Amino acid sequence: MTRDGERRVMERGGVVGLTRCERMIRLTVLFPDWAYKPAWSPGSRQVQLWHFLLELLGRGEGGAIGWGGEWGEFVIRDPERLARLWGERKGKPHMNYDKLSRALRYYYNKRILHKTKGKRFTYKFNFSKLILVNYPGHPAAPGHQLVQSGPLPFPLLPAESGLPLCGGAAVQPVPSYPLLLPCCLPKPVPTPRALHGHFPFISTPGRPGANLRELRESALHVSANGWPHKSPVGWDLNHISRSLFGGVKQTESQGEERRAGSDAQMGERE
DNA sequence: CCCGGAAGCG
DNA sequence: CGCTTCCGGG
Repeated sequence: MTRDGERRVMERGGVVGLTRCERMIRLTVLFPDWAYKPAWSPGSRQVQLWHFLLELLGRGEGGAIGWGGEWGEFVIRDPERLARLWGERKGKPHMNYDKLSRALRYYYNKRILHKTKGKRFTYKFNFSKLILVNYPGHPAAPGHQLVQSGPLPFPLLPAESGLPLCGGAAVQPVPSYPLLLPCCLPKPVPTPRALHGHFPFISTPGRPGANLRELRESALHVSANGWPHKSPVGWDLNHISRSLFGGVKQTESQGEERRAGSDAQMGERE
C-alpha cells in the first residue's frame, strides 16, 4: 500500500516504481560518448577538464578532489595527485597543478567555473552553464555513458523560480512531475534579452505523467537520448558547446557587465 | 597560492 | 578551440 502519486507516476517518462524522493535524487549527468572515445578514434574529441572533474567528484574519488562548502563548490585536496590523474587521462606526463590551475582559470571567462576567494584550492562550478540531463531511468541513453548518479550537490534550479529543487543533504520538496529538461538553447533565440543569463533548463508545465520524450523533442529539439540532434546544419555539439560556453570574452570596456539577475545569484554572489 | 598574457600545439 | 607550457607579477 503506497501513497497515491508517490509511485509509478512517470512510467511513460521512463521511471518505474520509484518513490518521489528517489526520483528526485536520481538525477544524472550524462556526457556524450565522444568524451570517452580514445583520442585517436574517428570523430572523437578529447575529454575536457570539467568532464573529468565531475567524473571524479561523482565517483567520490577519495582524497584528490571532493565537494565542499556551498553547492557546486569543490576542494582539491591533493592538487598534485589530481594533476597526475589528469595528465594520465590526457597523455601529458608532465602535468602539474600549476598547469592544471591555468586551465581552470581559463574556465572563468567561459563561466564554467569561478574561484571562491580566500579558500585554498577551492573552486565552484557554475551549473547554469552545464548540460545536465534529468534522466531518471537507470540505463544510460544510447550514445551516452553514465558518469555520475546518486545524490548530487548540484544546485538544480527551475528557470522561473530560482529556488533549488535538489541539493545534497538538504533536499527540498519537489513537484511530482518531471523536474527539469536539458535545455540547449536553439541558435535563433527569439528573445535573447529574456533568455540571457538564464539557466540551461526548462521546467515542465507541471503535467503529471507527461511524456519526457515528447516534451524534449517539441520544446528543445533534442533527440530521445537527451542530446541535440546532429542535424546537417550546425546543430551539433560543437555549436552547443559554443553557444553555452564560447564567445564570452567579456571586455569590460563599457561597465555594462551587469547580467540579468538569475545568473548572478549562483554566479557572482556569495 | 593565485592571476592572466603570450605562444604554441594537435 | 581547449588546453599545455612558461612565466612575471601580486
